[in-house]
Amino acid sequence: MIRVRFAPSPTGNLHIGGSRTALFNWLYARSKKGKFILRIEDTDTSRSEQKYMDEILDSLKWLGFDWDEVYYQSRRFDLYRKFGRRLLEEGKAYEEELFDENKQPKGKAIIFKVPAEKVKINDLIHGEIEFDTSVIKDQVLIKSDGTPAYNFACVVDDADMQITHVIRGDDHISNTPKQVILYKALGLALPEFAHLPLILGREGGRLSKRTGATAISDYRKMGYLPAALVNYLLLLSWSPGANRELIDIKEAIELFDIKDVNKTAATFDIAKLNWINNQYLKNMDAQELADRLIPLLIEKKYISADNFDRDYVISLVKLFQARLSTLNDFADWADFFFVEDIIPQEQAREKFLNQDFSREFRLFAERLAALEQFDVASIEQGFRQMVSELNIPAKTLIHPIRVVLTGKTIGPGLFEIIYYLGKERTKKRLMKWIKRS
RNA sequence: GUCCCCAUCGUCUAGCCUGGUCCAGGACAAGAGCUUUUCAAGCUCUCGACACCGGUUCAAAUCCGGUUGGGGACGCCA
Repeated sequence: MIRVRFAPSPTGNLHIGGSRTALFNWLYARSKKGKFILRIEDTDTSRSEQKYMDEILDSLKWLGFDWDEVYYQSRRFDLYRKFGRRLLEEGKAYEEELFDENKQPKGKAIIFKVPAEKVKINDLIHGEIEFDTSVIKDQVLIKSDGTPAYNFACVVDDADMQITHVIRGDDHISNTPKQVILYKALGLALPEFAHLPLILGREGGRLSKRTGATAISDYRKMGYLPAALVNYLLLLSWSPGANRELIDIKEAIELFDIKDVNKTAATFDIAKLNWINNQYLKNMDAQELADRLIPLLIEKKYISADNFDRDYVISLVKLFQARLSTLNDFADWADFFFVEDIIPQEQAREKFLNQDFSREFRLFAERLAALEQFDVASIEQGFRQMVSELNIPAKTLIHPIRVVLTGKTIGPGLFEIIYYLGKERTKKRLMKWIKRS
């Protein structure tokens, strides 16, 4: 039985890198019908916080990574101390007193005597890696406050939880020899190791706030779909082959194998994430999409929670669906359907409202009012008839009208905009720009 | 500084293990055009890479060595 674990520390939010590690562990477990174990590494009691814990668990759930077992290291201190004492008794470790600034003793730490030897691991992704432990300093096992040090707790837990495959970031490669010698000292069986390449920021180097590494919860707030984010993460250092880009998680479970993960670090590219999110958004059922968008519209006070026309919102969603990169884009781009006071963007005004269209606007308003049927085709027909009578090209009027109605130079087709805005609102917005003579 | 990892278009990657089918394929981005109603949608096209040097071989992106470049780790943080 394959058993893998994801071991976050609640000293910060779940970031892109961590969620990719979680994803590959989860995928491997699901693809091999094994167990995915969550281990909360909350040994640093002063830095661990409940809010981070909640954020991490929420994010994992949101991404769809369900776990089979969960453990908290803070509840297992006795176990680590027991193993620490054992190494002490066997003469493989020693105690060292720690003093505070007044040279008063604070407590005794248990420190491992690192034996000098060559350690070879056979990494599932990197192949053979050899280390010389003579360059490694003696390692703290149990700190003077009684809490375990990272590498020790990690080894004790991985063995105790019968983890078969340790899948973690590349940045842990140098921890591996330290852990291997601990397994040997304790007489425990070694797991397999697989070190995933890191995800780098735009300018190379670690993903940071500056380079775009925000928390998973931030991507959620920005309007990305969990399935799209997972799809994007999947494409970093792994490929489904056959020139596939869009792949759902069920299919990924079938195709994934840890051996196919490549060794090269990948750069996080928000542009491709946007494209993938757009693909998921446009393939979504419009009603379902509308239901996801409605809370955002309520939040912006564009509609009221207890009284809104769902069908109308669905119609508007269909108008924008193919263009959305994120859920939030909708409220930004379709705002003119919900807000009455339209203030054109500066550039739009300069480009398309640089002359007086009073006569044309008034004429068009009259045409609209006179329309027997108010539907997209009739609106367009009325408009085209008018411009042909005025003997001007359609676009010389289409753009100014769009700017007056929406405040923007881009958007869906003008006649659809007018249809969904309705006669009255269209007229009102046109009239605002008609100068009294 | 010491140790470790990595190296195909700007970015993500296919190909590498099992040399020839690769003057290197796809996607994102970018640029151009079409769509004469805009584009942030759609369609078409273009640009663009095997880091470098040497070796092995009839043949190297693929195997080997070195150089350079990038990244990571060296906490009583995890």
